[in-house]
Amino acid sequence: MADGTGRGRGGAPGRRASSYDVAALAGVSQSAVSRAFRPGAPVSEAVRRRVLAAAAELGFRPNAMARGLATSRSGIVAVAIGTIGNPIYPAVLDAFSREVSARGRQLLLLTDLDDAEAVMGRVVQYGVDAVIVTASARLEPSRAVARACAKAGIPAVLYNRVLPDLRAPAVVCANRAGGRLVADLLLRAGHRRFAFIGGPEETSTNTDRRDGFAARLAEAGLPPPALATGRYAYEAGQAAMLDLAARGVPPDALFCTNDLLAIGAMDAARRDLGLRVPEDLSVVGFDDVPMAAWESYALTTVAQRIGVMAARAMDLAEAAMDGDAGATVIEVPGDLVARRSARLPPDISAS
Amino acid sequence: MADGTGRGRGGAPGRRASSYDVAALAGVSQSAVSRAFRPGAPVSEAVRRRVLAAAAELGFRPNAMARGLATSRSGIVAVAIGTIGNPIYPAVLDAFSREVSARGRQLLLLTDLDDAEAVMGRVVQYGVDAVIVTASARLEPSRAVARACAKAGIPAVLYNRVLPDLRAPAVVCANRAGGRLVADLLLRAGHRRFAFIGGPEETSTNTDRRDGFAARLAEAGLPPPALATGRYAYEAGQAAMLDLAARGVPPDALFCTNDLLAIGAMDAARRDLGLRVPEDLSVVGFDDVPMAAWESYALTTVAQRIGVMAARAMDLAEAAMDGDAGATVIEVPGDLVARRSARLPPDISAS
DNA sequence: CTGAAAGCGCTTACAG
DNA sequence: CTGAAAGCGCTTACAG
Repeated sequence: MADGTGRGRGGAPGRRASSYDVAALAGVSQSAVSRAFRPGAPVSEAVRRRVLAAAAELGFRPNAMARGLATSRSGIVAVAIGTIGNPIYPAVLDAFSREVSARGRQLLLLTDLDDAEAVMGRVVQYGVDAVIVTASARLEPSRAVARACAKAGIPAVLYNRVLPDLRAPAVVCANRAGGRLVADLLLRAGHRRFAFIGGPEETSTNTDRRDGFAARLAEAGLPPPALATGRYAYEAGQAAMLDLAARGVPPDALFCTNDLLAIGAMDAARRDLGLRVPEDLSVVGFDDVPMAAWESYALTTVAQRIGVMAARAMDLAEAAMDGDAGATVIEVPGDLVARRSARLPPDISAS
Repeated sequence: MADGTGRGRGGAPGRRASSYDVAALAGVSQSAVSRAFRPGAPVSEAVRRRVLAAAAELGFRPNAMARGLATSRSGIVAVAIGTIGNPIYPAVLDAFSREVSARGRQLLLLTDLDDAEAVMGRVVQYGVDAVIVTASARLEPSRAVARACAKAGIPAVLYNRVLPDLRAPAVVCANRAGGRLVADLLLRAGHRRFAFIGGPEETSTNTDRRDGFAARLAEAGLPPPALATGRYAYEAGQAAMLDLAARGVPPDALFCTNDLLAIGAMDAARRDLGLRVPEDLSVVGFDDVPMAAWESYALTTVAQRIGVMAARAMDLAEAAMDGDAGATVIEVPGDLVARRSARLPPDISAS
């Protein structure tokens, strides 16, 4: 007995106008109404004007479900965003929301990726046109979802992930280059004793940032930095910092592969180890989350161009919908943001 | 088989199975297939089993757009979340995502509420079943969207907002009670010189928290606390703190109506005013965002029960879809979280 | 319980 | 350019 009729929406005035109502009012066929709403369709300007006027009068909006049923294009893009511990997530989601809207589509949010089967059920049932896969704490759920999309023939675009075995299009921050930028900055500031705190080993954000960093150090004749790994989390940063300190010769410069780790490390360095930042230890992160700008941290970091990245990801998604997918990987450069958490070379001043 | 491809049978790229395909394979009518997928529908167990087996074999999933067209229920709930400056937003979205999924629905994300007309266009076109309206920096966009929903006959539920003129159902944190909790804590810790930093004047989260705080002070025979207002933002907290300091007798306890303000105020107090927290100044916030637990702040605050609130909001939304909406307002209590940013009464210890 | 059939509101060949 | 009509894949009275 629960529902069923779907009638009446709690006392709404009359039912919604359909294209037939508009046709009647405009004195044309229903097909003409349909055409008037498709740009470039064969309709005379006169008819289109009459239709649009009638539609406005009736408050008509084409029913997206009917259209979707007829065209098998839903106009819906799903954004699969695994764990949301990282505070860069609101900005990413906001960028995608903006970008999806701008392209006349809707954003379906998918947040629990652990059960790829369940995720795909929703994606398939709703006829989602494309899936953006991003920001999971672990890589495996992203991989499972991307693989399932490929199997089901649904375009998937990876955001800040790379899965070489999957041949999926992707947009990533230039993570290696970003790691180089950091190493370069610290070297030029005179540092020589480097430490490093990474996130999840299997993610390319982590490994690429680390490798870029290490590569630049190698060029300066320095050994790969001391390692300590964790998750991408504040607490992991704290723990790794304490771990580092327990290992002997203290570093005077620390690169963390994301801001959350860096902030945790800074707090541990100051509070538990009594170190001054940057006098005793320079700290640099990656992402430029809003908290990096807070006075307590004033964290030097590499900002991602999130808006650009989201736009590129949607470009790839639309290309994939049109069939010309490929496995294009687009790299968007990151921007060094110099703040007070790191000693800076003489030619750069903190913002 | 259950491989998440939604296709089954070897995965040859072909069109998706429809209920007719399932019917053919199971040797029943298409209506029988439809019934087998509706719980409580009149089908024999034998038929249902055959249908489900055939469906599994074909990887069949009912087409949600076709169902929506037939029932005029889309199964989609829109979450309208205005500005996302507040770091409580990921947790709120995550809670809604979880809750919406658990009820077999999909979450459509709406983030730019400034153009209520455009928002409604999307909501109406996609036949959204209900809209959750929340977390806008300003109140006006929320109001406009809620009002437009009422006009269009689409159930809307307010989350942490109250719009008395609209008669809309709402779920809110017990903000007044929360403000009282804070005042009580600070009074019992021996404080007598209170200050206050608020957010946007027009929001009930801000005014209710303030009023509850002031009411408890009044009971203790203390005047309403010194005021200073801002937006809900880190920078506003900083500015307000400096403003307060410039006004003469310095307070020894500060309540901010959200954590972001409190964190900004703490940073300004320590860095610009040279105050120690909590020795010179106790600071308390509201929300318990993840950063409140960071060592640099260890912010005493009032935690919102976000999961419960989201569940209640969805209860109201479903009630509204079934017609028995009303203007129920559900209050969910907040929980005091005692940390080190405030001097505590002897019977409470920091967590 | 079961099936044949109408209908939800569009799009799009197909003939004018 | 324009209209009549089939079809997208479901749900749900309506008769067995």
